[in-house]
Amino acid sequence: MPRRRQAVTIKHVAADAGVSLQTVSRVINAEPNVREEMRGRVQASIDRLGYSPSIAAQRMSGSRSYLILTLNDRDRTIEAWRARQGSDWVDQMLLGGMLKCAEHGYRMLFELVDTHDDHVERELTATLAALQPDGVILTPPHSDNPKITAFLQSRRVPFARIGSKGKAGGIPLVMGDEDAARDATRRLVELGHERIGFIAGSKEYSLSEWRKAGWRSAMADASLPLDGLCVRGDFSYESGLAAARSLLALERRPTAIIASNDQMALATRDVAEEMGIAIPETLSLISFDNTPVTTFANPPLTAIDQPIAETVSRAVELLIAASRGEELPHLPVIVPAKLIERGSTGPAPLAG
Amino acid sequence: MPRRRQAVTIKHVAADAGVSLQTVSRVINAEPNVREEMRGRVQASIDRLGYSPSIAAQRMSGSRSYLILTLNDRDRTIEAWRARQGSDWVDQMLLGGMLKCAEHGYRMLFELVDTHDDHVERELTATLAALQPDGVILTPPHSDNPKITAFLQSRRVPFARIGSKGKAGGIPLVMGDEDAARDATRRLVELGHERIGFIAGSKEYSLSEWRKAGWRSAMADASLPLDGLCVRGDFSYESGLAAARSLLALERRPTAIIASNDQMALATRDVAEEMGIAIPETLSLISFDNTPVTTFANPPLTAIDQPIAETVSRAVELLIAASRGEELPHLPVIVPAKLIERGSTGPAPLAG
DNA sequence: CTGAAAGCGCTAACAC
DNA sequence: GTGTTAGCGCTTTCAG
Repeated sequence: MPRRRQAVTIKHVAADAGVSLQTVSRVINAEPNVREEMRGRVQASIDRLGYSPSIAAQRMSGSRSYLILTLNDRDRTIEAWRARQGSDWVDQMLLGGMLKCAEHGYRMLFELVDTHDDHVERELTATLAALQPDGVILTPPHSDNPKITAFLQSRRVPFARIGSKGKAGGIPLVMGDEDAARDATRRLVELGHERIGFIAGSKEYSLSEWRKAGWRSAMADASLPLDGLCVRGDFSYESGLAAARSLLALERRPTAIIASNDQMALATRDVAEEMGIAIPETLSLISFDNTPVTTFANPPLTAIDQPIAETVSRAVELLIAASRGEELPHLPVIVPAKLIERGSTGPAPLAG
Repeated sequence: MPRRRQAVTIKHVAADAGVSLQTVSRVINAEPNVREEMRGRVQASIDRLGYSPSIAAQRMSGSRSYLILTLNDRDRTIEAWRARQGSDWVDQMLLGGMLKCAEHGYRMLFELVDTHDDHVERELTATLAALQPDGVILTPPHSDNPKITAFLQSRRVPFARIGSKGKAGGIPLVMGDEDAARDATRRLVELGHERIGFIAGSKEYSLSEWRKAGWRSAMADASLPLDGLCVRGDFSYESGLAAARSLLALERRPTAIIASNDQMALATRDVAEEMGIAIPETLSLISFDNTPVTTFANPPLTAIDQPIAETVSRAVELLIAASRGEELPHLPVIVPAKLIERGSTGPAPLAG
């Protein structure tokens, strides 16, 4: 194997422009103390030679690595990929993150970390040592993992926590779950629904509680009863089946149901079909997340979109801003989620 | 900003183990010329101190970067992400690639490159200079882009080409499209079908022709006619509608149709429904790719799975092997695709 | 405002 | 087998 070296280095540029390495470095990093004329001359050489700095070398010399690292839960992510249920969480993260990184000349890395393991710290140490990212983005449930957040804080690596409000350091960002749940519930009330069921998600994710809180508060605002209308699932299709069955077996059956994710909504639809309950004529259905399956379902599901791309994009932006010492906005950052009306919601059936 | 340095470096390990840097380096890289006893001592220090080498430094010193770079088409990928049609191509690439990389202590990077641009070379130069990957994986349609393949060859960067058989250098890997199309056609013949329509994909992708060739050859083997039974689409849902309409308007209507991707198959299903043609009773339908939508469709679609994860996994494996100077298998590498039978295929209807 | 020198963490090449 | 030396490409001091 030949010792592969950089084709064109800062030296070549310096020689070509007739200046010192240092001046070229200053131009690359948009630093002050360079005359405009010099800057122009150096930039011309850079363009002509097609020079691009090696991030390895930049990192080595102790400055930035121009790398933003996204950390996802290993087991869950792999399981989701293997199951091929069509969730595009990772894709949306990449969409939002990579584009924003590119805008600022950064690269986004995507890595999996094992939470089970007792050696989360070891694994993190290794990843950070190897990659030396300028910022880290944590996704649920890592965002609330005290081992991880404490470790990152101790290492003084800037990090963002998606889907977390807690005071665990770093930059927390949430996706307007509570407001969106409230909006969805209100919309159903507008449509004349009075008994609106709610299928909650696993307590392991804090957003489960936020979603539920939104529903509760909108119900309270409308002076509607909550009795027996909330059932807990765990985000799986199976748990959705059980939850839907229990809701639809109620004496005073709900005329609308909000499910805390698409899989449980799909399960609810299937239970309704099995019971001969028509959607949306007899039962309105709203789901959370708005993964691609919502549009392929029959009828297409009205859903609350989870603005993953935008949230990750914001996270990248804030991480870069923070690394430059710029001021941060009020935390947590809230990225609003929108209700997308499709075919699974309609006016409440006439009381019978 | 504090000058962030490695917490524990090779020096610390060397000091701790009482050996030279070089010996530690040899242990890290599993190189020969180290006594077992030494190796053990050094490894113990590594473990105790929680040492992990900096890939930046490793790359700097002229050896490997332990980075494999995957290049996808920028516009198409972003468009697919935005459209949220549920294609999990990227996810499957990551699944196959990241896990295999991890096995060998490599990291996988995912980047987008702009093909439109006349400055593909500039963009590639910059990416390679910045990242210095040990290997590059090209996906369609990049795999057949002569600008890209020629550039990579001139730079002597090892690369793999997914979905390409051509002699453009690097390691070509294909996903058994022709064989799979043949198998699918045969299966329909077994089920008694004699008029089997085929909706081809865009010529821009070579796999379109391979799929078509498989169908043709199986039809020929069964001495079945091809007249008017092949229509070309462009992989879009809309093109699928047109193609399906023209096939189903034939005087001697096909009793089975193979669509070159899932979107066109979905379109075919919709046209059939609109015409009152029952699936699978009156029309059998097979699609290519097996993206998640196939399982959510009604009926679930019989499909030919595209083994993306496995193919990318193989690509990583071969790239790493090649970088070690190991011998490569016969090229192109063919990763077989399997037919997955679901609810859209059945026996041919009785001749009427 | 610009340049020279030192060093980041690691490995290639060579000596022992 | 093992250690020593000299860089890799860049940025950080610190002089001028």
